Amino acid sequence: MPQVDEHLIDDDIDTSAWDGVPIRLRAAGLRWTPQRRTLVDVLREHQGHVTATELISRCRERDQTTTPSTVYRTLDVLEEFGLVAHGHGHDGREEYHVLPGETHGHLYCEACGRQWEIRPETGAAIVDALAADLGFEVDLSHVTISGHCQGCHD
Amino acid sequence: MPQVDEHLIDDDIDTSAWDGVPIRLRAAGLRWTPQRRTLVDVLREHQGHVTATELISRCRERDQTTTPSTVYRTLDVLEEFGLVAHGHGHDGREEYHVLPGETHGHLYCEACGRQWEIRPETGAAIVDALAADLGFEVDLSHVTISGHCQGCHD
DNA sequence: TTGGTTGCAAACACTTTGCAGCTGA
DNA sequence: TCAGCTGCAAAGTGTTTGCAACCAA
Repeated sequence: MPQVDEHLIDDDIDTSAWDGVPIRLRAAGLRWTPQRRTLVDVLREHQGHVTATELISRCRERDQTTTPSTVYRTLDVLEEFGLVAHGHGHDGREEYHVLPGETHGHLYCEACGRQWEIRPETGAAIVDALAADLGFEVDLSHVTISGHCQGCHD
Repeated sequence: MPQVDEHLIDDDIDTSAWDGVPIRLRAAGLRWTPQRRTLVDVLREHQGHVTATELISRCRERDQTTTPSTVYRTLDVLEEFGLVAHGHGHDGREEYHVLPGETHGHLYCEACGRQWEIRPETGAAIVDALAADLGFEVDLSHVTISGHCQGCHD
């Protein structure tokens, strides 16, 4: 298991949030099953955003018996615990934001397909601008803005 | 037909763009059919954004015989003419932007479901902020930000 | 006439649901 | 033991496609 004290630029995410999941589930009268463990293992390495479909196939890589319905149902449970949040990505599929505690938005590059996080300050600027506009209260974690990244529009 | 010289705050859209459609289609060797007329009639009154599903049912109101496949196919054609542009809305369905010439983004209220246009100045602020952030070039017409409108978060 | 179009039906991809049987606590 | 979970299969969305018949130009 890697040390957490590495100097990671944009990675102050509390990965250990997942460690408490078994306990939290049981405390709520729910169960910790192999299938849920598989999904959580996959989620651990997917900070940011993933489509349900991708999660399903990643789970399948680890455990052939993984079933879509189980994944969807488990994601619902994890969402109630605030560990993931779902929205819709640029391609219109269910997309899950992992550990949405840090509410940042995403930028999607239509050319290279990569995604980028909107920095907190920039996100705040957007939130403020829209609040001033129509008194709109933005849910930043649901924001995915598409366009072209620096490398692709030069 | 309403006069165009009314003082409409955010409505300098050239609705007459639709008038040339039959001619443009024919000039391209395509046909002007009753079904296409129905769809264009529906689109005329839908500046902004609509889901494909909504367009289909609106068309059905006017002409019982409208078929989904025809609507989708016609939308493809209209997209090639730059009269609509498709993306994906907050709920993940195909969403069409009508007359995308005026590139503004949208705000979607998760509480009441209404949509609002982001004012040009505000949109420009967002574009600038993201350009400054990562050199990202935003395609504003594809932006739909969700949250709560003033009336719903008070 | 004839090639673009249409409607139908079937195929698709993704997500949800019902239910009998299994299993973690 | 026994609720919660799982897998399967079937149903449900919304979108796409193949094809024979149709019709605008």
